[in-house]
Amino acid sequence: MLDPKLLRDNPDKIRKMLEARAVDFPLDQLIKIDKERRDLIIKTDELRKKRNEISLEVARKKKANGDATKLIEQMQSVSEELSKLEGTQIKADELYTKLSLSLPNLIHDSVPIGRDVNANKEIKKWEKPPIFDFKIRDHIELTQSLDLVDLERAAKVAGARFYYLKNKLVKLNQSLIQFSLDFLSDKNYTLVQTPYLINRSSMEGAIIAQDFEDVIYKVEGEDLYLIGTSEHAVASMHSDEIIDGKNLPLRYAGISPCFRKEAGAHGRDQKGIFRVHQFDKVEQFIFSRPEESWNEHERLLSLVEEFYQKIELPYRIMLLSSSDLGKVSAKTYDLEAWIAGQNSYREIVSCSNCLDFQARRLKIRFRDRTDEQPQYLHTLNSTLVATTRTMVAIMENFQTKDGHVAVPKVLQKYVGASTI
RNA sequence: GCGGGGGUCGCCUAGCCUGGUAGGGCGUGGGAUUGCUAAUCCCAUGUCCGCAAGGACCCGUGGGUUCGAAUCCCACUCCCCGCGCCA
Repeated sequence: MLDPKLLRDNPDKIRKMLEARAVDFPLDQLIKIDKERRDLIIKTDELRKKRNEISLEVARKKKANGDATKLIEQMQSVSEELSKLEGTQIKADELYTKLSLSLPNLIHDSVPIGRDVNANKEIKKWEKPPIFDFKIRDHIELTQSLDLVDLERAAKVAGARFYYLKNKLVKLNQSLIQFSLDFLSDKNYTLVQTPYLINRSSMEGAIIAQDFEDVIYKVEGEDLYLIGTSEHAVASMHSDEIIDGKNLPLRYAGISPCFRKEAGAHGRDQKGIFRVHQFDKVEQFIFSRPEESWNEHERLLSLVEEFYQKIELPYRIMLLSSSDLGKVSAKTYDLEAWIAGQNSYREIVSCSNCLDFQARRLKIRFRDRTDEQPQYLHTLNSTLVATTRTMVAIMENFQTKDGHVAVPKVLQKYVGASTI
């Protein structure tokens, strides 16, 4: 949600953002309904004022044992008129809320403007892709020959894009989680394992409603949705709260499985475990002072880089362009790891500054003194590790001539082995 | 799941029975007084509309009754206590 003042004072800024994102949005309708809504507030407020005044007089008359019949008649007609106006006001409010909740976030000046992913900008590269002196296998072949994943039975039991992890891959999965948690504890993050199902209003605080159908699983007959990432659950953790400024920034390491429908991804990454309906993830989530959020954003990225350097995966950092940017984010870096079997870099981390967009939806504010006006804080999120994709990268880049996989040094103590 | 108790403007609390301007304390900020500190006193401290003056709203949420609801009625929700069921 954007600051409603922008609608009145600087709608062109919003118009430019919509254009850059190539999003079709009825901005003029929103501006009109905002005006109507405020006019109705003024009118109903006046009627309420009148009602309050008469009500006071009734009370006074009654106390003095006087006759208040005429006043009460007056009240009746005022109340009647008011309830009519309130009806139209509620309708205007509903439309206003619906529209303003589907308006995407502003875009930071440093974000490249572009029509598609080709406008994304490479910021840096770390390490060269490995060179192999043998014919390499992709992770699908590796997981089959080493008996690490069972896709057929998962399809039978749950459907396409599900999987059974087996043997040492289970341990590698756990090792990534364990290593991430240790890594972030050392940086003084608060570890938090979240609910995996959350209600609609919490979900709406973190994502835009029209995206629900595409990405979110709903529990039938309940107001519950499976989280697509712990970001959703951590963001709403502090909803409707005023946070003491001296506690900021709040840095959380969220851990949870993630559930995603992946609708509209038919044909892409069809095989293997690169794109799946369920995976484990350790997520960084920051509640920050507005003036600190851009520093926090860079800090998130630097921790991500440190992490992937430790597990020795070659990667590059991309700055997403306006059309590829998520609707709630003002600026996003992706870390793309080298995937040897595909001979390309693929996204495994996404690192975003959402400014006050989520905070407004979730009513998360802060202040330094209790006599001070609370103000919205900024929220940021970044993957630390999404286990399935990182395991794909490890398997394909660390494979050996004899068809096995070397375990990255920092993970060996967790896996309890140096090869798989 | 059943029975009982509860949710009040950052925190604590009064008001609810008997409907008629939501009061007090703490904390925080500012001011007054005082040689300093302490104590005391005064003001401010929820949201929205409005350039402002001002006004409206706010007692877990949503309905209802009423001229008028924190207060009465209904539903839902969350917390606490007891019972039941249970990995």
